[in-house]
Amino acid sequence: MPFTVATWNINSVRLRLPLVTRFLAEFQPDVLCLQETKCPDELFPAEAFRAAGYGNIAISGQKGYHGVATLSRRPLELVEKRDFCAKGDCRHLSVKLDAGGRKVLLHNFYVPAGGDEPDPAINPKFRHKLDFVEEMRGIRGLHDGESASVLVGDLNIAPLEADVWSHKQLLNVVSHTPVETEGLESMRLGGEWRDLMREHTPPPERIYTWWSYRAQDWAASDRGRRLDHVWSSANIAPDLKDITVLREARGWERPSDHVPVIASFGFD
DNA sequence: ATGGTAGGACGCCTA
Repeated sequence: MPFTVATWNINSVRLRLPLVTRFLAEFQPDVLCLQETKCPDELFPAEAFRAAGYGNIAISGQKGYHGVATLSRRPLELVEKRDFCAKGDCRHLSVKLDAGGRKVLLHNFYVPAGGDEPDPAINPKFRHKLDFVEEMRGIRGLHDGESASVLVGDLNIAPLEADVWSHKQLLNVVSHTPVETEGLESMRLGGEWRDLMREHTPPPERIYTWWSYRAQDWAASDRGRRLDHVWSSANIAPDLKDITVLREARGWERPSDHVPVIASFGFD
């Protein structure tokens, strides 16, 4: 029985509710992890998702900024909403669910973007981003015989050269600076996480999940970055059957600047 | 080399 997990930075769940319900109807993932919901919990459009078949919902939202939500067709159990850097930001939640006989601990992350100036000494937002990734080291790809871990979300870092349109031109641009890319890769390897998008599509093939709103023609210039990620513990990585980056969603009406990534697992 | 757009809330901060 297949198990599919999607992740999508939606940039306002209320404004883009029609896009989310369209996505759920067309692709029917078992679970969808949203980031940047920008919605307090009491205003979250849970009823619309329940009507679409996604009645199992965990949310961590706040007014105006950030916010994550995990929607599921299968029952889920909230494990934790962790307050990284003790700022009170809603940037993480984890749930446990049954994925066709396997137990999965699923983390949903929204890592700080980090501002424009890539110097932690003068830019507190960049300092916060580096501190956040450092604290993420506490989240490991735990697994045993019957349970596995999956980590998805907008990590706001494009770690590999093939994750950006121009490695050279972005080396000093926040999201692709060496201190960030090395920090994220070190955290991933230290936590024994596997980068499933890159196991499915190795470099040098380019993968982008985000294109700036500021481009005149995002598709023609195609100056994208891979900011959204799907990681897993080692014991479920061999069960990955497919990963799809839904590039077409960037061209939908009033789109998010990020597109969904859908991972499919099969347990034989 | 620079500035370009979008969302939330209605100033201007964040991305």
